Amino acid sequence: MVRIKDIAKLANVSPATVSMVINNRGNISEATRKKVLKIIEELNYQPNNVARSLKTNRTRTIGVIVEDITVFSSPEIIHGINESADEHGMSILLTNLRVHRLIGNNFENFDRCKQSVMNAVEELLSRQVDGMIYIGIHNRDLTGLINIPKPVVFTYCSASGENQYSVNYDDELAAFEATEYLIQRGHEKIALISGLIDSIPSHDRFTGYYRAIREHGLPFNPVYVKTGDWEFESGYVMAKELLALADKPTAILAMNDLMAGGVLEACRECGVRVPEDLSVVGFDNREISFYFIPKLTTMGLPLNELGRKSVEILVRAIEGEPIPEKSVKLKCNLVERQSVMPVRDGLAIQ
Amino acid sequence: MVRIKDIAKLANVSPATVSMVINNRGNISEATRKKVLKIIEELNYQPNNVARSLKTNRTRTIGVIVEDITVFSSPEIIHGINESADEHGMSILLTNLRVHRLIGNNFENFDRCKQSVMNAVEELLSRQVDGMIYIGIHNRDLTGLINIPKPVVFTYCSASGENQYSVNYDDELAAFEATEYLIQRGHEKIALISGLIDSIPSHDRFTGYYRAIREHGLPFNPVYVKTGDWEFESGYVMAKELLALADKPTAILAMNDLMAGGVLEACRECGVRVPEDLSVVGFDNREISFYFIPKLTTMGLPLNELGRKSVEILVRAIEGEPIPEKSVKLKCNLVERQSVMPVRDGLAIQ
DNA sequence: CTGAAAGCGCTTACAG
DNA sequence: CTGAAAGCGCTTACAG
Repeated sequence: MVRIKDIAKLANVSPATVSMVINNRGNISEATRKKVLKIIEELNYQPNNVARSLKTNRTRTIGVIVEDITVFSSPEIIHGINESADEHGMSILLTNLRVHRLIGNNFENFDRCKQSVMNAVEELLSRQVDGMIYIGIHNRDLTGLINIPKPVVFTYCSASGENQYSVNYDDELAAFEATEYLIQRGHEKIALISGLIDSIPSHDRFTGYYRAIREHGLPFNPVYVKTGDWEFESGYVMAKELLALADKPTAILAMNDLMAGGVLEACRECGVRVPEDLSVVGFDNREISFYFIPKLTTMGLPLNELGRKSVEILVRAIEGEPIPEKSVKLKCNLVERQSVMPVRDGLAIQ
Repeated sequence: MVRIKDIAKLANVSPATVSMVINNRGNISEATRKKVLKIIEELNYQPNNVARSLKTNRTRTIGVIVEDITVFSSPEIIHGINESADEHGMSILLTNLRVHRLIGNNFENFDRCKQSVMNAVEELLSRQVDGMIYIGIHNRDLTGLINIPKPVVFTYCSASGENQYSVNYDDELAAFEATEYLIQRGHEKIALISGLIDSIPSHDRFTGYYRAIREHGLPFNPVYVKTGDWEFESGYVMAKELLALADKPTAILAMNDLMAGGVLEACRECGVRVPEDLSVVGFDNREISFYFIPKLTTMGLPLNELGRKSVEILVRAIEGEPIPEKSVKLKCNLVERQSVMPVRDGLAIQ
């Protein structure tokens, strides 16, 4: 490996001078700068970042802790983090907790994972990362989980604390817009299949749904609200119940794509055509929604943006710049496909 | 931050001694070892790995370059890498090339990405990684792409060169076993929907299919072999052609799950029941195959193992240990679900 | 069994 | 505009 010392010797200058031209600091005459650059080029010299880090006390690396990289949302968020980190000259030290593999969706058992979190944090700290990003797989409050003197931003989950930030998407607004989208197409009987009721997203999405209904002067019918558990099967079961109603809904909004898939399956079995007889809207825009038949219209999550925003905030925090909001919510965007049709003359599903 | 020097002072020993107890080296009396450990515990001291790396010339970090983290195979491979790296006390520096986003499946355009590869490699090198793992998104030969004095292993792609290794799954064996699985259930008219014909996997899988047919004394019927392009739509089109044949196949093996999904859709349209009238087997076991109706029987890829094996080999290479094979192929495992049925009395699909 | 010293490859005041 | 020197936090022969 060629060192700064070698370059200095060949260029007949001191190591300090070489360091300065590399970092564009100090006043260096154009002549020596060129001379040094030429040698660097010739020897294909690359500064040793480990040594640099030791001296500057900055590693330009972000520790990323992801609860489970195999969950659908994680890769796209990491994608965004990587993009933005690149642009900021930062690298990513990745740790995967495998939470989903360990406890599935039973977050009451999350305590079991806390030791892994601690280990990951310690390891990252001993590697002197400048800050951390924690990627959840379910939006919940993680305040107190991580306690370190460096900035950390939580995404797809949240936490409040000194030098801690959260970036998420706006669940309520998303559900509001999805519902409004249906209303604008003439639907008045809109059913909702919720996720597990104790979760923040379920709660916020219900609020958005309810607000859209009321703001448009529609009656709220509790019979149209069903609670599932985020899985395909529960969408199927709830849809069956909904389709058995005397006064059937003309549209169903499911709180995730999996349950929407279950709705589609129930319709197929009952001879209900989607979207002619019933419109269906999902949530998440995961890959699978594209392959459902019909292709599912669904609320897309700003995953890439979640990642990008997280590093933007983190970098500001690292630089010690002021950060306006401790918690930011990004907007979702509806992906229109083939599972929604305007209701005509009240004709849908009679 | 507390340093080794602080511990030494408090324990009334030299920094060298502290270093030795931390690293379990040299001969330290039980008494001083305990004394030092106690202080370390009390101050919650964490060694600075940056300093350590500078001195030892080992960072215990693996540079991972992934062509595209949003492609289905990548997260699970990274999952495996992370697991095994953890076990070896290594960390992962992750770089995402976003190749799929940039060029899709048109690998003739890969030249455009080479600059990103170079940048990633340089960055990783300047961060002094001990070795690298390159995760492809399509099995092809990448010899010459990376040229560095450190070991690198290629997975889901391959390359040969000094200190370079490849780990993949065995395409031919997988196709052989999938075909044999069908034959063992009485199928004799087995169609194959291939991926793009210029790809290594297509070629190897065809070979496996052909070998199974012949080894079981069945006639090879070229009419049963169709070429798709890996996409859903092509599976649909090819299945339609196959179903229009006078002498229809009783089973279709598709070279990936997407095309198998297309087959399922074609069957639905034509009133062909799966698996009663036609058995279908996919390839990849991506998440989506679980949600197809019927749930797809498919050849599962050993993605996690690909990742694990990659770091095992890399670690050996880093340690300078001998590595038996430059290229290793792992076995795939069939995931049995609901799209295959034994053929009875030649009754299938008449 | 333990300590003093040198050094890993950089950067950064400081002096000139 | 440039160089000599100190030091970041460790580890590792070497001496005792």
